[in-house]
Amino acid sequence: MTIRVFNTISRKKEEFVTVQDKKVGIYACGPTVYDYFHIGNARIFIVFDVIRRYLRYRGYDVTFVQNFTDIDDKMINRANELGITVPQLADRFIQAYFEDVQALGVEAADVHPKATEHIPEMVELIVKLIDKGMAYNVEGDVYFHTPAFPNYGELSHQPLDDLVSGARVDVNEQKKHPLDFALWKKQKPGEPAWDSPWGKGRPGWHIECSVMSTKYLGDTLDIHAGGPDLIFPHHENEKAQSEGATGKPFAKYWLHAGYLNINQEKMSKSLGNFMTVREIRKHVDPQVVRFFMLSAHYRNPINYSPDLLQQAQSGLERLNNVVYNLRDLAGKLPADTAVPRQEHLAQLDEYRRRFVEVMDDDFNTADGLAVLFELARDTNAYLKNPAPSLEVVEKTLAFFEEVGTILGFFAIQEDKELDARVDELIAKRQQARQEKDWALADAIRDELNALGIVLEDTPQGIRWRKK
RNA sequence: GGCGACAUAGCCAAGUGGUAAGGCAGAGGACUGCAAAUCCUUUACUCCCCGGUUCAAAUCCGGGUGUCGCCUCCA
Repeated sequence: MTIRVFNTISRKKEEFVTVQDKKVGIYACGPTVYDYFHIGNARIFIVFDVIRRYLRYRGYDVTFVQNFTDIDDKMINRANELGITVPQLADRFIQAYFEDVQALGVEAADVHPKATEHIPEMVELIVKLIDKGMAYNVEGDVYFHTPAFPNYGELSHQPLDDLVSGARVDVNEQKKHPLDFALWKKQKPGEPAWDSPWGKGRPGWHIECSVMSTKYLGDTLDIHAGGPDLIFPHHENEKAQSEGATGKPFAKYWLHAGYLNINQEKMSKSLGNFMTVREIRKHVDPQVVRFFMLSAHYRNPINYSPDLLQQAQSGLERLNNVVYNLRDLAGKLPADTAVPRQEHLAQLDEYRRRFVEVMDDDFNTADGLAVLFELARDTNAYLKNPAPSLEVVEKTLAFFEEVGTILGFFAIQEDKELDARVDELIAKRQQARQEKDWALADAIRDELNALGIVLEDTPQGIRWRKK
């Protein structure tokens, strides 16, 4: 079985073949750390986190690199607004990034390079491009000359001329071509700057990714990922720079997710219609946000609304419930004797096969979740059996946990203090119930409910879970 | 102007040639001291519209309508 991925550059699903056998290098464009990220950004982080985890699950040795852009106009402006330095600003929002992303269940990258820590390599690359006649220096500003790269426009499927005719007015008269873009920007008064052969200045946006990706992953990346609005100009420019310098393909597969919309409109910082994860997670379980993102195919646009999040929450609870139930039973059931169970175990293998099959097809998490819902229904029905098999319970649970490592769900959260308190109250309620003191029993149940604890009576005894 | 995506039940959403997955919400039933959870049944004679190809199309082709996006910083 092979994995198929949709490649932006060919606009087709292609068979996934890595540069080196069983190894995958992924570079994902990360955030500019001048603010909290919004849920549109979160979609990207979550989607590529799952893709990374899935490839690992399928036996690949995955190296995942995601940068932090910690120097650019936005960084400088925001630092000035807040009256702090650019590095201070970066530190603050890098920390916030890790907090928010962890809540969403997104793993840290293997490498999180920062632009400011790779300036010498960027200078080196720019020198190389100038030597090759693909870039030029105009009084301290260095530009990439787009016509010097024949395949320019290949990724965004726009010939250079079309890009020019559709382009909005560019007033920069230093450029030889309207689409030439900055590799190095001359220092303006008061701005952070680094030394270079062209004088003090700072790197342009695109060059950092060309440098940091190839430094950690080699000249040809297996996967270059990012948001759809990066296709042009960011990724087009990265590609031109990198291929212009190395003469080798920059990335085998370009993966871009769909937009996250709000009121049917793209959510973006510049439109001001965004909601930060920082804010949302005050009111909504971030796991729900994650589930919401995975409930549609990653390349389709999805619309955000509180109502949709509510729907997602109900769905996730259903899956969480079955996992809770399995864990509960796994600790209570006696060892199997002669319980027939082969049929159920075979069924489990079939569910696994289907899950892998749909995920292999361009990471169809929506279909993957559908498989889990079907298994959940089957499992719940099976658990009605007065004497379920421990082996079936354990193996089903193991399967949910197995896919949980891919999707980022079903992790165990322990809280011993809470456990003890809840157990105590449950014991009291059981006492009341035996005495048929329904009023007291219900009062205790309400008390637990206020603590966010839901009680469930089962044939195997009382079970509880967090809401 | 150029390029592209999408349009499937009340809502969300898979499905790219073989006769409509899954979830949420709703209704009815079972279970329960009452609940909760769960299970069963039920909700698209049909996939935006009009043509065409085909034995067969939600799926392919042509045309139309609508929504959104990229061509500028943005994930």
